[in-house]
Amino acid sequence: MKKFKAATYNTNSIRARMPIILGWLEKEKPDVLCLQESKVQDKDFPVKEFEAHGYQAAFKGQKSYNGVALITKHAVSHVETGLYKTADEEARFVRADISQIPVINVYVPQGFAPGTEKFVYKLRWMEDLLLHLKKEFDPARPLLVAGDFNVAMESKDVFDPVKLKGEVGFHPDEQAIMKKFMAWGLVDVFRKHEQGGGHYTFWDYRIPNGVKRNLGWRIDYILATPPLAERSQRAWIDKEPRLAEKPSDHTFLAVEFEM
DNA sequence: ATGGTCGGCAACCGA
Repeated sequence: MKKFKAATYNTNSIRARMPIILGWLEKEKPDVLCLQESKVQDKDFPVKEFEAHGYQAAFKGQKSYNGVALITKHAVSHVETGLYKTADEEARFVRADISQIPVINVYVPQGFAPGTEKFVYKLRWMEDLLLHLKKEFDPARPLLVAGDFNVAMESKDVFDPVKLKGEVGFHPDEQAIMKKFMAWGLVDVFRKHEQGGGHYTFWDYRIPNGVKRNLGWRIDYILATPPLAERSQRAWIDKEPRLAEKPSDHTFLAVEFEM
């Protein structure tokens, strides 16, 4: 039996978070790490730093905003960047095969607020991702879809479900699409291992002492099709990187499979 | 006590 460890982390600037990221790679030695909000153009991506730690990268970035990367110690094949394959699309999607497993890393649009164009764009992007999965993949075969979905699915995934109900990130229209992902054949692997609430991956910087008070959201996911999900041994949120000097507003979510 | 977040990147935008 071989282990396969996968993780996801919204960096909120990969350059600002390199010490945290490299430290976590050394600590956990994951097979693949999915990063979002790298906020760096491809020409400035820190390829060499990752290589010095034994990792390669498949990535798609842009200036200032968005940006996704797959970091892995294995060979990569079938790399694809972009959901729409247009030159001007936002850098929110990267896929590669790693150890024979197709891995998709997404940064779903944040959506700003219900009733706005940005919210419509978020819903459309999610629907288009679902269409892509249905067209390109089979839920009867291994597939990993990880990243920042910017949606909390259930009441136990946010600190105040009554107050937040209907707000961006905790809106029925967003949750309905998440349910469609699950209905197609994706399993929320963290939820498979932990049924309790209060386990968050994101804390808004603007809430004073949000981390200390645990006023967070669980909006980052590692989703897997059943043949892969049934092999997961454990899933955990690692809050230790939050103790660093300049933490991201998200933290690491990790899963270990026995292959 | 009369403020209160980050990062990018150069004035605000996005989260």
